[in-house]
Amino acid sequence: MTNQLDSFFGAMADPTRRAVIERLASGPASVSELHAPHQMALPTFMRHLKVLEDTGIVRSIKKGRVRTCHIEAAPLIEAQGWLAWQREIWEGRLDRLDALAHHIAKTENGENDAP
Amino acid sequence: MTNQLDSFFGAMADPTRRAVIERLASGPASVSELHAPHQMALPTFMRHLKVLEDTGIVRSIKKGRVRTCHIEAAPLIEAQGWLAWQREIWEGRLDRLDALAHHIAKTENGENDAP
DNA sequence: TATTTAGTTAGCAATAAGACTAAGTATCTT
DNA sequence: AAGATACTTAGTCTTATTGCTAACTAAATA
Repeated sequence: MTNQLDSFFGAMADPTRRAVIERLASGPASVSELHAPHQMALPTFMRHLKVLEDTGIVRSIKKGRVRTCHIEAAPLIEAQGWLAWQREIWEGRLDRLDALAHHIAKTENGENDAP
Repeated sequence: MTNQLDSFFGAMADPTRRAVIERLASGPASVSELHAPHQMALPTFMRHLKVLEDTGIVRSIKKGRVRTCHIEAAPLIEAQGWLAWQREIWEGRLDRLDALAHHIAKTENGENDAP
């Protein structure tokens, strides 16, 4: 994947990884604690964690044999910003979309999905 | 992919698809118009478009031989909401994270990446 | 010191994702 | 009617993702 947003959205596309984020949002946790609610094998789970770390969404610190993970704010904020930006742009155009819809309704014959 | 957010984030993880959203944010466009700035073959591009449509991010109407696409707001709003929600939760905990950071700094010996 | 605990590494199998070419269909345009 | 235009469909290939098991290391604990 190329940039920050690619890897961020890619990371968030998996339910296991989103669940980890949801858990970490309410405070740091060890790998075992994060793994507990998930049925998959630990190594599989670790790989999800690695995806989150590589993307910079999660940071971790190992003390003794325990690795503690926590959220890093920046990537989520960036993604939220991108979405907000898109929304601003298209909401400024909603009037035009509306006009298009009316135009189509009047000219008839429009299809809504693949024929 | 399981739910709405899975498919939304999955869809947004690709730069071509994000570019399409960025283009459509400023107004509807035909398949050819959307395809023009991208180097890939049309069928490949169409598949990206299909991903966006399947996810409900884009809607299209075919009139004659031209298919016109436009953005559907709901999925972006939902994703933005999820991100905002996570952020609210963890921002309410930033004091704790800060405390953790200080604690770690004091107890030393913490590592920051895979050993 | 022996065992358990917590995480790590390595390697494999199945599926999904992304890109291509080639060929087809339905509309315009001339 | 013939040709160009705007998609569509079908089929193949390569790489990435997601899951597994087995075996390993380092740090507690009994």
